[in-house]
Amino acid sequence: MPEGHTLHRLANDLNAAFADHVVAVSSPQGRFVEGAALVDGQLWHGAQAHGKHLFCAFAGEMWVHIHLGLIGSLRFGPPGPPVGQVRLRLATDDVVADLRGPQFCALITDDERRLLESRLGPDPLDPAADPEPARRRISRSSRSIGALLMDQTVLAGVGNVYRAEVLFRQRINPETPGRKLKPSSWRAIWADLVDLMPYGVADNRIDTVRPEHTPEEMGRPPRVDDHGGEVYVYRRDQQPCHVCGAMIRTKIVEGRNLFWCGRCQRRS
DNA sequence: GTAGGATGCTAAC
DNA sequence: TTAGCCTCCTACG
Repeated sequence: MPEGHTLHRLANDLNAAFADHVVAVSSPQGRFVEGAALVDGQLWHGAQAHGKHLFCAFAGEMWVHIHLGLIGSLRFGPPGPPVGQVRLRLATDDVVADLRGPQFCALITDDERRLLESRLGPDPLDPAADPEPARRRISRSSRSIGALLMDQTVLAGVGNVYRAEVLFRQRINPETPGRKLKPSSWRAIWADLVDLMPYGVADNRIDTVRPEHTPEEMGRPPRVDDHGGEVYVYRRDQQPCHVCGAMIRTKIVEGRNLFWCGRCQRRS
């Protein structure tokens, strides 16, 4: 689940559920007991996301910093005994939010939060984000654009699905070195992410095959596939490209499976 | 029922 | 480079 859109969605959902409520904070699993005790029983101060990082505010400029990692989840449900290893529970009389299997969950100061965020690249889901630092990093790098898009210090929030899909949508060869990427290609990648990722927040899933996009822009409309028609290339290796029919290819880039169409994606 | 992989990233080799 | 988080889902028998 967790690319940037998931964390922004969770921040929204937490704020909707807990605004104007006193929130009980606990760690049923036992691995966040001290931190939980320090922020237990306060009026909700708000949550915010930057890339894949989630920050929940508490009194005294303290924050609970959550990163889901690959297998973490934060789910809402009715009050009741915790199921499984619940690292963190936020609760009112009406609703609980249970955090399981996170990469980390820690109490941090405001200085620590600012330092952490200063190391993240611009987030396409942040309306105030300035893409210029990302452009500069990419334009000076010999690493491939397929690798650079996964680097959270370059761009925050893009994960393996958005990486593959935005490169397909813009017909860009993932192996293009950053410094050989055309300025127009970078502008197109950023604009497309700004356009696309809010749908992920609203729908709580990644749909890159949008009815809003015309065939002229995106190529021939795709046939619906096993994923319900939401993606062009992600996890579609050995299946025909929705646009040209060539077999989708895969290889490991930055430790993760990258999927692309070798025929459609020839731009640099 | 069981195994294996994954929308991520860190720390310890 | 590899184990780890210890969840969730799918494929397979």
